[in-house]
Formats: sequence, structure tokens, C-alpha cells
Amino acid sequence: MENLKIPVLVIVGPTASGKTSLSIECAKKLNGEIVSADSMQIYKGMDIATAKPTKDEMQGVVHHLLSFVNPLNSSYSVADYVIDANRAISDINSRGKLPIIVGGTGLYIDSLIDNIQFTEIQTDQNLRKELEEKLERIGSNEMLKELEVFDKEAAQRLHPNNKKRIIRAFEVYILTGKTLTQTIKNSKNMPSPFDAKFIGINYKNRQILYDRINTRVDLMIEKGLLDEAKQYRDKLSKTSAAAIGYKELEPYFNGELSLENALSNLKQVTRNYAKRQITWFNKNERINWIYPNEENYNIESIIKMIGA
RNA sequence: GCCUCUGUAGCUCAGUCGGUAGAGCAGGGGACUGAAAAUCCCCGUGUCGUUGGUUCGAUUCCGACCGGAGGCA
Repeated sequence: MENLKIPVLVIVGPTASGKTSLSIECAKKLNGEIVSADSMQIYKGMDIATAKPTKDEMQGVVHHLLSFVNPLNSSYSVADYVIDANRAISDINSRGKLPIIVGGTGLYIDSLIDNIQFTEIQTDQNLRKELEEKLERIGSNEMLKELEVFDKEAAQRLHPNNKKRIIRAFEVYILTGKTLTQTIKNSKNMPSPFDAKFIGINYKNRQILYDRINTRVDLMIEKGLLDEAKQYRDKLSKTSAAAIGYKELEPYFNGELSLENALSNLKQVTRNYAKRQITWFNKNERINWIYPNEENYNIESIIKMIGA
């Protein structure tokens, strides 16, 4: 049974940690193709802000799930990602190559690797809007009391300020007749189809990561981030608009902030994001951590580490 | 030179009618199932500029000094 599982290499790490170059090296060495696991690099355009690998950087290595969603009118979610990534992996595997999953979106990666079942539930934007209005009207605590009637566990788990999740708990129940708690439980019933080896890149001295982030933002400006941001002003879909890199420049475009201050804010927000990513990956005990500038940071020892 | 304001957490600033102090941001930790680059939770001791004085007791009142900002000739 074990050997029927598809072998995959997973490379994770916070933003600006060096995933791109390491993954391309691995792909070349291990006859692999890359499956991006990045919730923002999926969009067409948006190249500079999301730090997509350039053609040159790819060095001929095939990349999947980059630049294939229209950022102007399409929304995307984990459930979509799991479907798309599974398809890409099957394709790569069927051609005898190693799928290398690379990215910083922890939820996408875990949902894919752990074979989370999303199929039964949908979303309903209108219903969400109604629920949002209701929550504003009656308040979080009242809302949680109502939730407690049908999903006590979720009601106890959710903090009153976490409005998005409270609304989602109602949405799931109204749409499917099943509670969010039950739905989550059910989603974990299928075994993983993958034999996954995890590599995580991190920095023992976090300041070094933060310096890399700051430098990268300055580099983005040189590459034309301002023009890219202007191009997408007020045009992005609900999900693509969440990208870090454009919304932080709005105050500058509106004349409310100097470019310098807007940029230091953008760097700040990116650093905060990196920290959240690290928190997510830290709980994954399957990850073999490697640290740039240290002995084991080379392809040979990485291959040895994962037993490829 | 004189006058006024000001000096409190890494930063911006509250505050203590005299009993050694607290917010936001930063930073750290955590959660996370269809928006996840999103959303949310927890964590605050610091010579209260320095130095004298008054006082049982001063970061708080008074003086001097040293920074900073503004005004006046």
C-alpha cells in the first residue's frame, strides 16, 4: 500500500526566505517539476508584488499553478487549489517526474497533502452579506449564542472578534445542514495519497529574514512596483485584492503619505506576514528545517536528509 | 540673551491632585478547513533627561544643569 503513494517533495518557508532558488536547484537535481503553493502567484500579472520567479530564474524548470487565474474578476480558494494541485501532481507523476510543491501558503499545502475533503460545501456571497449585517446588528455575543444552539463546539472555540469565522460557521450550517465542527471532522477521513518529504527554510536570526524582506521591497520598487500597482487600482477581485504590495501604496497614491512612509509600512506588513507563516509551519512536525548560511544548506545534504 | 512649551517602554504619546506608571504601534508567542499575502487571540519594569532641595516618601512640587521645539530683539 505504501508504495502506491505518490512521492512528492514539499519546500516551505516564510516569504523572502529563498524558496524559489532552492526549489529550482532541487528540480534540476531530482528531475522534478514545480507546483506552486502560493495563494497570490496564481494570478495573471501581479508579477512584481508577488515576487514570481522570472523565466530566467526558472532555468527551464517547468512550473505549475502560476499566473492562471484572472485577478480582475475571479475569486479563488483553498478548495480550488486542492483540485488544481492534485491535477498538476498526477500529470507530473504520470510522466515519471518528481512533483515539488513550493510555497508559503500553509493552509493550501496542508489541505493538499492531508487530503482534506472540501467537496460538499459551497460558499454564498449573498448569504455572507446577510449574516454580516445580522452580526453588526445584534453583536458577536448574541450571534455566538445562536451558534451555540446548533454547534456548541464552534461557539466555544470562536472568539467574539473573529467575525469572519463566526459567519462562516453559520454559512456552512445553513447551506449544508451540517455543522462546521462536523464538517471539519468529516473532511479528515481520507488518507493522504502522497508520500511527502518536507523541507523548511528559516533563519535562526530573524533579523536577517527581516532585512531580506526590506531589501526585496526596495528591489520591487526598482522593478516597477509603482506602475504595476497603479495598473490594478480598484480593479482586483475580492481574493486578489488581499495581496500585499498594492493596497499599502494607496495612501501614497492618494497623497496621504510620503512614498518613504508607505514603503516602510509595506515592509512592516510583509514582516508581519512572514511571522504568521513561521507560526503556521512551526506546528508541522514533518518539516526538516534548514538554515541558509549553515553547513547543511546544500543540495547534497538536503537529498540525504529526505532520503530521496 | 530672555520667555514659553517639552524630555515617561524600541517609536508616538497618556498619566500619576506626591505613595515608583499605561495605551497604540513595533517586537515576541499562538490559533487557523471554501477571503489564508486573509482573519483573530495572548504577552507591557521602564535609571519616568541629569542633579540638588522640600517631604516619612518625588517620575509627579521647587531650583540648577543638559537635550529638543517654538516665540521675542
